[in-house]
Amino acid sequence: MRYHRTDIVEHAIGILDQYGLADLSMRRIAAELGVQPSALYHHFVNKQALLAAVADEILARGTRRDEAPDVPWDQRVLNLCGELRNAMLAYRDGAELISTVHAFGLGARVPRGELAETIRSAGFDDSFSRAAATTILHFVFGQVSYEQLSLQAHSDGAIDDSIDLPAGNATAEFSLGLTLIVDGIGLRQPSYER
Amino acid sequence: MRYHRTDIVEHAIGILDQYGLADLSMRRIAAELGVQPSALYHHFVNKQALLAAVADEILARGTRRDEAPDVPWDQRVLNLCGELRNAMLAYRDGAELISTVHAFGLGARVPRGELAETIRSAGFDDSFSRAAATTILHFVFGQVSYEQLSLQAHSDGAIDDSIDLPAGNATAEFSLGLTLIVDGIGLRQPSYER
DNA sequence: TGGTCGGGTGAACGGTGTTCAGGTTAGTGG
DNA sequence: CCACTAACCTGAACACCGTTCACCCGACCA
Repeated sequence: MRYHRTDIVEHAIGILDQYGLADLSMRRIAAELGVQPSALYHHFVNKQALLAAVADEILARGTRRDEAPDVPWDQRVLNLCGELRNAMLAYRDGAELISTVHAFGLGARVPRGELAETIRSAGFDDSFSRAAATTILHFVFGQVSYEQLSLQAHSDGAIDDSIDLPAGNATAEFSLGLTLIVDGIGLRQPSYER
Repeated sequence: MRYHRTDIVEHAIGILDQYGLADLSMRRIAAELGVQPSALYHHFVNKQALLAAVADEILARGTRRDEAPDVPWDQRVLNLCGELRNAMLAYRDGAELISTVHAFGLGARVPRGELAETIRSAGFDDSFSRAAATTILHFVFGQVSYEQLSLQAHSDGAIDDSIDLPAGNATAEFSLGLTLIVDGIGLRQPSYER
């Protein structure tokens, strides 16, 4: 059997979801495909490149492009981030994978541009909009990675669940934190009505 | 020569600062000390534990406990986070190290408690204060890790510096993002005067 | 003088990403 | 139908990694 990039990415996603990011090794992917590890390097220069492709595929599956932009800017930011969060939560270690890839400057499907553009459309200048989008993304990645980590630690029974875990509803806490930032942005808007 | 925990941590910090987190291996620390790798396991059960000790030492060197809390809550949050940022920036890959350790639930010196307490002191309830502190920390870790990464990529000459890097003043951008969150928190405060 | 204990040895186990020279197979043009 | 090219893959090796284990030594204390 001979494989293409897409086959490899698909298998990699399967391994990721079943065994986690730590077990997503080149050797394991190769073994799962019945192929030598070196074969993978004909499709990806790097493990990083492979991971980037996996991250992009996960985001592509979980987010829809061209979501109706005819809602208020703040609502649209909430929508974009909610979608991003859901996409990351859909696969084991998805958040850690996607934020790692993003930190390396690779994954192209993180909606940084859409966020910045949305904020800009509310009347903010370019540089502020980009900075605000960055702030939001850092929060989303951090929060969702942590959320997913606790989720898994909890399901592994590895953690004393009486302590440390916030009240429970992670979605609520995500949306609270995000709202704090969005409100802070809104405050900067001259024409913002409170 | 025989070593103690503190000697090992100190050498580890030296390696970290000179060669980066990726090259901070047990074998390398041992070699640098003229000792077998296995010797390190008499002082730390894990590499994780060693890293946690390193992270705590870096934070201990860069932050002062009992900073005057008699300033307005929002100013104090800014101070705490600024101190945290400086501590992380003081050593190569400091931000990545400290946020990794924190993600593993290990480093005890991250001022999570101080932040939550400060916010609580402004009249917010417990659960909100903890959530807000978490939001802030996720932002700080993400922002400073990114900042330090670009800084180093730039100094390695590895990156096309015409693109992607925001206007320049990372400190300003950090403080902008942080202010957005703090302002958002303030908005929730019934007696907040704008 | 004997015992314990903190610290260290040396070798091994089972992994990891990556490289390289060479082999095979699929598909296309003549 | 045949030849050729390009894509795909092999097998072995390189240089690392964290961790474990049985054993050893030297200082200190009773």
